[in-house]
Order: sequence, then structure tokens, then C-alpha cells
Amino acid sequence: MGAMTPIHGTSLANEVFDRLIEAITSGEFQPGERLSEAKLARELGISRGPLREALGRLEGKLVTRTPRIGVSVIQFERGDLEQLFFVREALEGMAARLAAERMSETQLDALEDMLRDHADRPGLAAGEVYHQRSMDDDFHFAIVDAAGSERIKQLLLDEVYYQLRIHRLRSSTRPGRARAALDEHHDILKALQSRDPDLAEARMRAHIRNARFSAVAASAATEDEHAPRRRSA
Amino acid sequence: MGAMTPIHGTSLANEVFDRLIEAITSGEFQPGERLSEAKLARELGISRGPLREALGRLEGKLVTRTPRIGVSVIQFERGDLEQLFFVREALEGMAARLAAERMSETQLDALEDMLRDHADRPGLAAGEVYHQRSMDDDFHFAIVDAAGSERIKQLLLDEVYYQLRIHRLRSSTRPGRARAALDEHHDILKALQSRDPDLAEARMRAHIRNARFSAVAASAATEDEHAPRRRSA
DNA sequence: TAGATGTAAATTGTTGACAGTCTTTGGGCG
DNA sequence: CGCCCAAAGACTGTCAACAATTTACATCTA
Repeated sequence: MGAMTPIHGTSLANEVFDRLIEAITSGEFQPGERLSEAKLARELGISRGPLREALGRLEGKLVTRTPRIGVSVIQFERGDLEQLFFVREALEGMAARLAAERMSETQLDALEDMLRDHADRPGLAAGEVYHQRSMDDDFHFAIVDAAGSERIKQLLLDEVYYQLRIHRLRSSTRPGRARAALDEHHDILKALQSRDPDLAEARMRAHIRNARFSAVAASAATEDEHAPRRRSA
Repeated sequence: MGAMTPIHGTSLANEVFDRLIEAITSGEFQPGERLSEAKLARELGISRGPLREALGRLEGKLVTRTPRIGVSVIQFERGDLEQLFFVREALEGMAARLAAERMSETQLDALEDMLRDHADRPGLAAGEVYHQRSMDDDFHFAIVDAAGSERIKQLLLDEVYYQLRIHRLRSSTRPGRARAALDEHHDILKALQSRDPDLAEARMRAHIRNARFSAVAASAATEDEHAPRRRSA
């Protein structure tokens, strides 16, 4: 898996695979919702064979499969979000380390331009977190990509980012976080520019730890909001 | 272990899935060997449907799928082994960190007993690396398990250990490595016993780095030894 | 009325068959 | 003698149908 063009192996299964990812991560299907194979196949206009294959490939990542019951959109338990960030911290930390060693000057310049662009963007103070999200994603993905490890990149995409996107749909980011994140991004960039693997990894991990604290807090807040068993207020 | 009994949902696809993993990681199928769906299905006595689903779930992990060609056992390129160890270092390092914080005293004692048992085992000097392998695996798995993160455990199993097992089939460990590994295991145990997350992670990562050096060297050696052409007659 | 029970609809797991594409083998030609 | 081309064979991708199991509902009983 090198530099060859990943031609669209437009098999019907691949197409519906991508489409299901988009549908689930965009919130079209609610977490925990059961997906009927027959109905889905009918809606997509295909047979159950390719759909079944696509669902099998999504198993454990975005859907859960119970033997004689069926598939349902993945549902997060308490603590799952934290675990997700542990994996992210480990992998992206390693990616930052590798990037500090192997990143090209061109890539470093592009990253610097990106951050300058992000700083000029309005709405860092409070709202507009939607854009901030994609900005944050761009920054992180650029580093992961520059690390040059196809394996780490694919692992993060398949096992972390998709699920993270679902989480973000249900809990909004804290207002002050965007500004802090941008500062931390600058610190990471400086470490990369100085070609210091230890520092780059340490700062990336600290950054993701902070993101974890923020995300867990936000999740707990929305969790109380969504499941108000006790009549407070 | 977990609370509820995880009743084995013996679907045919699951069964053949496990069986394929065993067959590939045990060397029954050579890396790069093309697997004919029809022939495999006939040999296994099942239809192509479940087999296809199992193969799809193995895609990217143990087999590669080319759109109109078929599936073949995964084949490692130059540098793949190194990348595998990068992922392992990141994830097991995090696991050691979590284990240092969350491991129970009972688990620590069990780990100590295991190491004492390993030291008493003969054949650490040169041969008997087969047993050493499983010993090494036991130690690492015990820590990963004690970390309490199901996600990290599953990721290591699915994405790292299986492929690592294939690699070990083709290149033998260096003779002196077993002894050094045992010493490093002891260092890791001490860090865990002192409940020092930073130290535990650092030592685990150093240990895996050393294993990477050894493995890459051994792989390069056997690569020269084997035919440079990847032709399977 | 509440609970248990048996039947029917719906859904998943599995199978065999069909169409399109790639590989291979054999023959013809330069 | 080597190269190119064509037809046959084999294989993957896809589909519709069958069997076994689960779920829901209606009925019966205490």
C-alpha cells in the first residue's frame, strides 16, 4: 500500500460502505437505532449481499451486530469516550513524533500557513465551533499524513475519527476551548519546526489530553441534559 | 472477566472467520497466496456467502482484496514491520500507563509469579524460542488486559498481534534477545509495582523499541536469505 | 385484570445460480 | 523462433429465494 492510485474499486459493496459511513457519522441514523437489512437494501436499490458485506466491514467500528438479532448503530457507554481519546493520544502522539523526523519543509510551511489562516478566521471566541471542528481536523490530519505511516493513518481514520464525529454530533464543544486549542496547535508546530520528536509528541499528547478533558466534561453535561432522571431545576 | 456470559453467536461466518485467522497466522497459507473463494468454500463445506463476509472482515488485517481479482493473504513490504512496531509501541505504551494506575494488587502478584516462572524456564540462552514467544506474549497480554481498556486490547489483537505472528513465522528471533527481554520485563514490572505511569510507559516503549530493532534486523537477514523474487509456485 | 402461552409475521443466516471480467492456453503470423 | 491475438476456462460480484429463529400480537386462563 504505497503511492499507487487507490482507484475506485467501484464495487457495489464499497460504495454502500462509504455511504453508510457518511450516513451514520452525519447523524442520519441515531445511535442505537436498529438497521433492517431488507429495508436498507430496498432503499439503496441493491440486494442484501453487498449491503451485508458492507455492514460486516463496519462491525465494531460504527455498528454492532448481535447474532440472531441484527445490526444497530454503535452506542457509547460511559467511559467509551475517554477510551477513544486514550487511543487517539497514543497514536497521534506517535504520529507527531514521526512527523517531526520525516516531515518535509514544504509540509511544514503548509502547516504554518494553515494555522495563520485559522487564526484569521472569526468566531474563535465563542460560536462557530462547527468550522473550528473541521479546522482542528485539518491540522491533525495534516500531521498524521506527514508522519508517513499509512498504517497509523488508516487506524486513526477507521477506529477513532469516525466514532469521534458521532460524539461531536451529540455534545457541543466548550466555548473557550477553540482559542486554547489554537494556541496548542502553535506550540506543536514550533516543536515540529525545531525537529524535536520528544517535544512534538509531548505537546501533541498534552493537547489531546486537554481535548479529552473538554470532551468528557461536555459529554457529561449533555448526558445529564438528555437523561434527567432526577428532577433538578 | 465480564459479567454476562458472552454466548458464542456461532454464525457460520464467525466460525470461518476464526478459522481463517488461525489458518493464516499459523502459516497454513503463505503470504501473498491467492485464495479462491469457490475452492475455499468447497473445502470448508459452506457456501460463498459467509466465507465472503469473513474475508471482508479480514480485509486490511490479514488479507488484501483487489477489486476484480480476488483476495490474497497479506504480504509485507519493506518497512511494514517497522510501522507495525510503531503502532505497537504507541498502544502498549499507553496500556502500560493505564495498567500502572488501575492494575489490582492481585494482578501485580500474578504478573510477578509469571516472570518468576519464566526465569526458571530453561532455554533462555539460545534455542527454545517458540516457548519464549508465547511467554513474551503472555506477559504483554497480561498488562494489556490489566489496563482495562477493551478498545486498546481489541485493537492490539486485531491490528497488531495477528500480523506480528505471521512475521515471526518467517524470521527467527535473535538468540541473545530472549534474555534481554526478560530483564526488560522485570524493569517494567518494577515500574508497575511502584505505580509510576510515566516510568511504566517509558520502559514498555523502550522494550518494544528494542524488540523492533531485533525484529527488523532478523527480517532483513531472512529477507536476504530468501529469494528476492516474490514468486509463489 | 394480569400473566402466561401459542401462533403468525418479520427478520436474519445461508444457499445456489447468473452475468461480467480477468487469466490462461492454444494457434496463427511475422 | 518469438510475438500477438483470440477463444475457452475460471473467477468475482451480484441477485433472488429458502430455512431457521426472533419478535410481536392475540388468545386463554387464573
